[in-house]
Amino acid sequence: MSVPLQEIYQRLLAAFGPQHWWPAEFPFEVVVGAVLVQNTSWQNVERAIRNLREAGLLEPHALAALPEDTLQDLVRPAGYYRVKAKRLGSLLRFLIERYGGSLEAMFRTPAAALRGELLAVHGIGKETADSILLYAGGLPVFVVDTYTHRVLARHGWIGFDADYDQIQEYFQGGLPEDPALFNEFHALLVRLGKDYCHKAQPRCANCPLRELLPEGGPLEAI
DNA sequence: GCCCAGGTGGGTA
DNA sequence: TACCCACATGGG
Repeated sequence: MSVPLQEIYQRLLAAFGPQHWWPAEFPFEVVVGAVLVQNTSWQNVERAIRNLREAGLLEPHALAALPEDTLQDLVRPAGYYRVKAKRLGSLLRFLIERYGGSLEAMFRTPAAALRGELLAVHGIGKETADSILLYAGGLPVFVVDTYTHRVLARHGWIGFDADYDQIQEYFQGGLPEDPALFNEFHALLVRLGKDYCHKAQPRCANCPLRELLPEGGPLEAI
């Protein structure tokens, strides 16, 4: 079954309206949030971001100059705080050493090359790199997350074993190359996931995509 | 108490 | 490549 992308998008937008992502004031906050949100609820990330903002540390050089244990304490509410302090550190070192701490300079690098550079940073995987490219840089890169995978798989539009690159290709190959569209679409899929596509308990009865469900309801839960 | 959340990297076969 | 595991806080 081919993925009815336009249908999905229209239904989600009609059901939920614009999601106004990314929930951040400026690009550097997106970059920090992209690391902190790894396998973590956004609510916990907000506490960590608030700590950094109130300490006046939402700026690359200031954050990079912080002792690691201090950074750990500030990001603790986001969970995995030792891991994430280290990952923020490696990303900040990359940003400062390669681009003088300027995101503007960083985003002058062509998207494909920049993606490769980000993926080479320890702790930056595909979703984090793509979130930075799309939501901080405004580049036309589709972000794939667990909700995206789950929603598509439960409807039979992809196999449960589909990987990141395959799913990303479904979207990038089937939609106009429009950052605003990629932004909204991904945000809507996350909204759908939170409200209706929980891991253990699919609540498909009132899901905005219920008319697109395969015969017999959602497929095996993942 | 249990399960879950807007992942990633390391280890082993 | 394909699994398995550690990492951790806060909400339901």
